[in-house]
Amino acid sequence: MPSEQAKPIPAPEDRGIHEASRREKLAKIGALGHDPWGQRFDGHSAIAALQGRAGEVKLQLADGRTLDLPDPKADAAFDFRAWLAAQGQGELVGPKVRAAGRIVLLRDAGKLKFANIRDWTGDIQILIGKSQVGDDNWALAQCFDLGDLIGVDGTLRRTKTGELTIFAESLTFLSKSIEPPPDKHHGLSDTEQRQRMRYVDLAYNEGVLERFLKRTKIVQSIRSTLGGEGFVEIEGPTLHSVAGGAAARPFITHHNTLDMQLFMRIALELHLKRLLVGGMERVYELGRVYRNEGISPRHNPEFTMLEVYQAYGDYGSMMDLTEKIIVDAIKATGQPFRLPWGESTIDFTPPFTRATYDELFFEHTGVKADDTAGVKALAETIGFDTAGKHPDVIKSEVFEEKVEDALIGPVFVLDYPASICPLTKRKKSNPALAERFELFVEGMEVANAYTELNDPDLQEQLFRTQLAGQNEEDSMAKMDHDFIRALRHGMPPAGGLGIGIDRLVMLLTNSQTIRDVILFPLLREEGRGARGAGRGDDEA
RNA sequence: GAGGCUGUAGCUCAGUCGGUAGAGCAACGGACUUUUAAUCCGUAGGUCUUGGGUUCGAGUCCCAACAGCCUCACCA
Repeated sequence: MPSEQAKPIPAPEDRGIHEASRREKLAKIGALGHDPWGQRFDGHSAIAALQGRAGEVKLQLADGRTLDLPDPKADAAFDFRAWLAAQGQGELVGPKVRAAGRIVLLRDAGKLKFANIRDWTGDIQILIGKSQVGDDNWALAQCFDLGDLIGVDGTLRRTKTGELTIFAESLTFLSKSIEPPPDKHHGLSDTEQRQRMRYVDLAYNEGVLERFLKRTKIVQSIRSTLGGEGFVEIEGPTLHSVAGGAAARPFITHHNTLDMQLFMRIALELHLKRLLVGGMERVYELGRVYRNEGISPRHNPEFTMLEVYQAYGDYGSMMDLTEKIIVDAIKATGQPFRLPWGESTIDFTPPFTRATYDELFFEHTGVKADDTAGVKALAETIGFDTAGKHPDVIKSEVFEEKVEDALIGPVFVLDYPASICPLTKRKKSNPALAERFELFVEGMEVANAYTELNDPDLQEQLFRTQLAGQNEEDSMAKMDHDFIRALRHGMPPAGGLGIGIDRLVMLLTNSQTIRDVILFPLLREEGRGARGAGRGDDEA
């Protein structure tokens, strides 16, 4: 099947004036005896660390005294130049430093060149003076373009305007960028390009790298919280012979040697529960699941899921754990509990609100949840078809329509109608209710937890009922007989929890679309347009 | 899968009523040893996503395709 991974790179003669000029400089760097693709470069400091050393920059006066500098950034009106002049004869001194990074701004000022370089901790200005760095370094600096990676050795000082600057003494070329960077102020704005060329988005768009590093911190924090609570992380199979544990359509794949149809996993649940049977009393997996469903600002076909199971616990244990996971994650990112969300704010200050399904139903609809006729009437007012539906199903549809969007939260919704949660244990005190909670924030379901069903006969029966209700297309979700066999060996009563990691990261990074927290979200193939080769051949 | 919006220089964007393509940044040449979205002078850069159609004439109007975004559905 013909397919293109990306727009083909044009022939060298067609690549335009920008690349041509960069290639000329590339050649010149080589001619000057430097490696345009660089070598190992040790001993450089993170740029943020250099900014932290600003206090080491001093004014050395002619009379031998050394003065600390005021912070020129503390007051916008402060005139560093005038302050320097007022101190009399002297020169600025500072530590020897080495830094490496990408050139993001470049300015010529006669026999001086200013560049701002960026690493993954921050930006810093460097000053290259012809007479200060010598002819060889100066010739090399003439080959710099925006986007190039360079190393600098020099002293950390301030310019006359007070800007913390590395005064270069020698330069090391680390790598050429053949492509021109996007607009130096606006970066890339086209959503499609930002996602396809995430490397450009990360390198040049403000806050993007920071956001993804924050995601990493959140995930690390979750592992650390769970480890601290005595949970062990495992790695279950991602290729399943039966796609179970959730109601979703799987991706289908195939093993050649075994000649066997396989499904990409849609959930982590069934294997984690097998491990409960095996004696792993506190166990979790944090990993990718795949669902062959539509794409939206809150859905990507592959996403990251956390599932946690605790032997001898119940949904209450999971609720406390959920809150701790989130609170710890916010702390780990160094943020306050009140987080910005678009134009508004989400307050994650613990404890989170806990309310029952029925209470919230009444609060947001004005109809008592046990008023079956009233709920049905309300559903019909909304325009739902209620004919032949179980009262709890009608109630659930109304809840999703009227209540969920109003749950700004964070709020734990407890005790769902049992008939819409067949795989959950019922409350001892009220069998009409299931021991289940979901955590909602900004109308978005972030976590879902149950007191898990461990009766193998009941589980099998419910599987069969569930499968009987599915149409032909979904019937590929077959009974997982081995899972039933596992339960027959005795699974401890347990609490189980699932958290959508991408959605949690969205909330903690003020990202309104899931694609902003997934490095490489799924996109259609590039270059399949009308001019694309092969279009039409593979349509049939 | 359905509907709506969008696609113009490497990037960010203008483009009026249908009349022959514009700016800023980036690039190239020049000036400048403390600039900072540097500034100043000059030069070059276009298959207006693609393919049809209407028209004397289409970036602009119509149809289709492709891609992205939004809403809805499936789903978490």
